[in-house]
Amino acid sequence: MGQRIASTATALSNDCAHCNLGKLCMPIAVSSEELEQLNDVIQQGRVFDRGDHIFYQDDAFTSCFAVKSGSIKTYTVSEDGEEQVTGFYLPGEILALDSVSMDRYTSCAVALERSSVCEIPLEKLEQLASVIPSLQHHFFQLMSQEIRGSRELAVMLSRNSAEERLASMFVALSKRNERRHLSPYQFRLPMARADLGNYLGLAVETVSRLLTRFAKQGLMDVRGREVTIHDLEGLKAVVTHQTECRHA
Amino acid sequence: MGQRIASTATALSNDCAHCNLGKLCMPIAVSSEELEQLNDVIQQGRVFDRGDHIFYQDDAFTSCFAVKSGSIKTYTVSEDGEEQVTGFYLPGEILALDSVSMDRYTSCAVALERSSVCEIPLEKLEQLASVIPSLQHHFFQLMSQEIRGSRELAVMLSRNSAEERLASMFVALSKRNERRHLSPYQFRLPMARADLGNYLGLAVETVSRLLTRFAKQGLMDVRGREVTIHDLEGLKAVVTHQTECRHA
DNA sequence: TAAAAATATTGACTTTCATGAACTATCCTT
DNA sequence: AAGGATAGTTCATGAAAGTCAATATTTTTA
Repeated sequence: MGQRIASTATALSNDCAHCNLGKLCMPIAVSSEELEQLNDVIQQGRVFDRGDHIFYQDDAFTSCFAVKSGSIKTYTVSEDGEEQVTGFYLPGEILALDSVSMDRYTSCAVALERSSVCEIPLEKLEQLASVIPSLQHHFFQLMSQEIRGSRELAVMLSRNSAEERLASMFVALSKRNERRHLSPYQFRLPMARADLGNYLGLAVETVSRLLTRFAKQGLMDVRGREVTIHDLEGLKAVVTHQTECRHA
Repeated sequence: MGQRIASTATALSNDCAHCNLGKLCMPIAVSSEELEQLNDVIQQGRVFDRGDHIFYQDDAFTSCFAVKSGSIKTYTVSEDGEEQVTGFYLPGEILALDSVSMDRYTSCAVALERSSVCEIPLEKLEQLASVIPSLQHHFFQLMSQEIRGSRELAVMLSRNSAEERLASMFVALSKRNERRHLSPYQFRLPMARADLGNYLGLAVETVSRLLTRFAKQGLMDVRGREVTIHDLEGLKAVVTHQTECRHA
């Protein structure tokens, strides 16, 4: 495990126009000529096996990456060797936007399962973006969404109890699955409990305990990696309710 | 307190070229012609008194804002009326980058003291950015930095103890003052203890107790709003050390 | 400048969750 | 299919930080 070199594209659809993600990552209205230019810039669907790294922290930054299939985990390693999980990326989501202003990647990215990933060389993208205003606009939007997302995460982590954090994580995963037109009630958990805990600032034991509690409450079930959400509204209530209860 | 309309520009320097911030917010190498275009887009230095709002959550989004002088706090209000502080902005820093992909502002912004703020209408900026590649590049950089910043904040808030969070906040404030060529050891705290606590996910009482502890340890002093940092290296050590101690 | 209001500090008590240890289940490998 | 390795769960305990309550200080207003 841990190869950096991946097999070359086996992509059935090897351009953005025919991508099965249907513009989830590049939902821009561009002419076919512009789309051709975009395809010229974006390297389609390199495949990574579980444990393969897309990039390492401190590698020279050149490109962002769009996840086409599978799932990717990003993490940093501190001086003392501690791993800190910084994000999970599902199909249609874009990696390394936080490294755009750096000359090196600020985190490692590793495939959690066999995954396919499109490469977006930033220099070329910037060139193209100044010619196609809608592409520039789209990238501003993407980055702004990313800012909002991590800001919300920060608030969530600073304010919420372990229970609320975990519930919120599953609500988010459910939403992201729905966005991909998959079931928001049943899906495979791409990451280990330890990764979840690390990401949410919780001990693995706490994650376990809470999953058991959620099951007893009839909210959701995780058997191994198979997630079943029985009561999505109930889960959402866990996320927000606590705050109200404090004042009730 | 709480006027939205601010007095008109009293700016001594009413263009970016002569701004006393010296390209802290727009550090781009542009020709004088381009600079003229930029000045055409950016509304210089509207003044807001303490308590005045620059914008409110759910107002129609039109512009980002660069802080020229003073200090701004952003916060959200939840359904149950709870206030959540989401950021503090000092001169040279840019507000509302997280709202770029929305049609409404995602937070309120209020002046913590008499402050001057430049307005950057996003639509015009995007138009200009597609003509001036270095401006586009600069905005990508700015937004990427913002992503990295809030991601780091999220990790900090999820991993670190109360003590580490507060120390880290003061180290950050010190750095931001240094960036502005002010003393990193002595400055005025722009926000109340309650705001600090709210932002860091701590009770006000905890903030107080820790400030007392830091003073006893000879690390720093806060008398009212006047901050004196006696041992910056010591403060930095507080931020990182705990992690090592856990494993030592 | 004094009174009132808003902020900040300190202390006692309680809750939450991390820690460490022990145990169980699941996944790979041969 | 057996065995080891990895991953997940459960339990007892203690430290960290929140809450409530009282007091002190600073700032604002009249």
